[in-house]
Amino acid sequence: MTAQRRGLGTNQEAVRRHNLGTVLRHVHGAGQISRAQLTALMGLNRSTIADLVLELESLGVVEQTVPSGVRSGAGRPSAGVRLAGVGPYVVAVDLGVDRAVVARVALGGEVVERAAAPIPVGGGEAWQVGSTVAGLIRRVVEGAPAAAPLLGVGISVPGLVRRSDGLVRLAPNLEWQDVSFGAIVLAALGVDVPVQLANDADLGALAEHRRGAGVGIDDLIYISGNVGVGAGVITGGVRLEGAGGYAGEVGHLPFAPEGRLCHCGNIGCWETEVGAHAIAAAIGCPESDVVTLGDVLDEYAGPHRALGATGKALGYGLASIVNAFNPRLVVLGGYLSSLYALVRHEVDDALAERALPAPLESVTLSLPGLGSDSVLLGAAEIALEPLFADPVAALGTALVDVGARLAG
Amino acid sequence: MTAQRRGLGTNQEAVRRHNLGTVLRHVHGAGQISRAQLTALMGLNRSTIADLVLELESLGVVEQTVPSGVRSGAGRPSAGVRLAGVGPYVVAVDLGVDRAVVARVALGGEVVERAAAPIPVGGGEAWQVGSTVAGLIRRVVEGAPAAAPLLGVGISVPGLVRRSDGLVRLAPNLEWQDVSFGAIVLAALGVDVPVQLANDADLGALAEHRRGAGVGIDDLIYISGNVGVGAGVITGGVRLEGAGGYAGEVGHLPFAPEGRLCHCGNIGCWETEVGAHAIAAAIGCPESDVVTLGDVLDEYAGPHRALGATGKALGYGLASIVNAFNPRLVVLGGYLSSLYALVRHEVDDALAERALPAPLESVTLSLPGLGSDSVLLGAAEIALEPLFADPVAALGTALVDVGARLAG
DNA sequence: CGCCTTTCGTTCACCCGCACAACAAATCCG
DNA sequence: CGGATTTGTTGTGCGGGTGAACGAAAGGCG
Repeated sequence: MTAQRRGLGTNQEAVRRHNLGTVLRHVHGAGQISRAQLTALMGLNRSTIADLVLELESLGVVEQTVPSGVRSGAGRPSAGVRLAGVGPYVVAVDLGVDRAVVARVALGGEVVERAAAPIPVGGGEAWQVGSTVAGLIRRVVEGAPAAAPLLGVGISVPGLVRRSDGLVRLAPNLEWQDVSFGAIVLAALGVDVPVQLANDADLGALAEHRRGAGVGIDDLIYISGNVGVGAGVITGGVRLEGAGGYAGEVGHLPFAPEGRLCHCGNIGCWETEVGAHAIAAAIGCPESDVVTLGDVLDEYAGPHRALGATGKALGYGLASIVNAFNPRLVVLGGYLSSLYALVRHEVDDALAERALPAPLESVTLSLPGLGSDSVLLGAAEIALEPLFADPVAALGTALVDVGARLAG
Repeated sequence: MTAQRRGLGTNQEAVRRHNLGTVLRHVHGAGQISRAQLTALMGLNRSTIADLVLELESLGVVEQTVPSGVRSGAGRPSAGVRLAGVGPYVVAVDLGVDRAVVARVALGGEVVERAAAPIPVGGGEAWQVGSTVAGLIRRVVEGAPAAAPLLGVGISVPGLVRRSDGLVRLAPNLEWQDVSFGAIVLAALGVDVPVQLANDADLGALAEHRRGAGVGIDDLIYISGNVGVGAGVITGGVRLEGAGGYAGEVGHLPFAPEGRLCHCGNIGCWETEVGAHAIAAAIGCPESDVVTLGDVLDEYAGPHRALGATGKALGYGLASIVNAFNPRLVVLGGYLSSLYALVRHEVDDALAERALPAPLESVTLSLPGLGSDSVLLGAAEIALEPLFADPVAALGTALVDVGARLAG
């Protein structure tokens, strides 16, 4: 990955950076990998890999293990490389519409500790939410080894996030507009660590691509059903961001010009058919339960007919998305995974009916491979990104002894 | 550009390749550039740039010039680097629905020679078209200096092209399905050169990004109006291809569920509103002139009202595209540029009405900076791509003395 | 059970390619 | 005309990946 900044030349420091980062990326992805595999994957010399691993070991991010018992043919067994026991970690924040989930995530993607708290419906003031989140962060960071460096915080937001500076331009369900949530959380924490913000669907896509149902698939879309509907797009193995970072707003694709009024001001947006409010209305679920629609759907035992039209609408909308982006995989996240389990047939049929044959033949619908943690783990991934871009620099600026610093 | 193949390591040969290619890319883009500018742009040392330029000079692709007369401040004037007089070239083919345009294009993007021929309406047999194209290629190559190497052929196709092998999966207006047009042209030519095929809108986007209205803009969309309607997407400076290469098929986004039947089998696709047939019907233009709708529109003097609804439909569709891809620039190509000139106001208004505020605020609509040559020049660009990825290898395998070889 | 084969780790010499410093050259400016 | 500025040129240095040689650790086979 890491396309070099276009137009720039490459010097040898950049080579070292890139190779160190790539080794680390592989270890992060596989958890445990042999040096022999690394040479094969990266196409570098044995001795080079040895040196790279040695440097990462001296940085305290990986450990070498004696050859694992698992054998594979003849020859001397290769030394293993795995993540260090007390290695760097990040804090991931999944800001939902009704609650915030915060986790300490180790390099490697394991959720070591997690905490959650409700958010007042309608979001509440941003500084209030920021204070809640800061409290959760303190809690999950508390138990971390003092020697372990904190690399940064990744925050998922259910709304439009400007990529240049992480400003939350619009989060309808939190009733936020132009909120600098990263700064708010940092202020509440009282420390200065790198903070990355991004849209929830984008992060769901990233996580499913790196560690979920989309491993090895370079073109995938994650559709997030989370009151509103949005899409995160991975194309060519890279996040599709768009000029401002707002790409993937598929909730307002036109669907039924004679349909319902959407909160965006138009009529018949896709979201008015497959959004949480629409589905709640279809199955007679009270407004107050809309934010937990996934759970409601999981326990739904009403007439199948009530959801048939919704399934069809989902499939039709997916057809547009498949035509426009030509993904190999579409992951249905949030309550859409629950919905898909109920009306799979209608969705598949509607998709097949409206999508063009060529993009249709290579696409698969699937449930998230990471369950309901896709978005949370995606937040961890963006926080880890600087580490892969330049391990030495990222570890150099990382915060150690975080527990003590946050005590105040 | 040239993201390294992900997961791979970088060795020093790759560094040299990348740097040579990047220098060449800059010369290709600017036509004439000083070594001092190259050092600034690429962030490399003066001596390194000098060496790179020297190597490119010895490869015969660039020439160094005495400092140009144009001065800029104090200091010793920097030596210029420009394209070699007898440098490498490519053949670009723009396969339209009614005619094929073929050009010999030099490194630097200049069309040195061009030729065109009509194609029977409905496409005709692929081998027939291939033979026509081969004849045009012979004609434009004839005048090339014998010493100049031919790097390859780039072909634009108005349809879905599979990116893995260049197979034309579907070209509705040529009535082709699963045609291996690259192989057909090569067979008709009787020589073996690298051939690249791609969708016309994708190539329009590429050309406008590299040499047209979108220079310096990393997120843009080119909408091609060419009987059907398609989009080519550049995102993050890279072509959005999708899993199979079919990304950008926006012609069949749903628009009016109660609308007209589309040839794809659905009802009310966007294309049924803004496609050439729909516009022709709206202005009372005979079916036979549909393929030259752009010219018809340029001379259109009928009532403005007849096109108002079409303009609105165009704007609404663009809003969906802006929401989904968040481009900074949308270039309206083909007959859409003529249409836009007539109903700019309706289009702008409709776009502003339906697009979300955040992506809307940074987007601009524009006409092609390359006129009607966008697609043709895009075909040249893909044929040049291997040269930038690895100048030494590309020139090593390039064909010289092509005129003589093609004589038979 | 011993030996061969295979695969991998380790070491060291090598080389490629970029950086850097020093000096010369060319231009602008006061 | 001389200093300041910017660039070209040259030679040296160094980082870092390569490759060969050798030893080590396994499996396989007679």
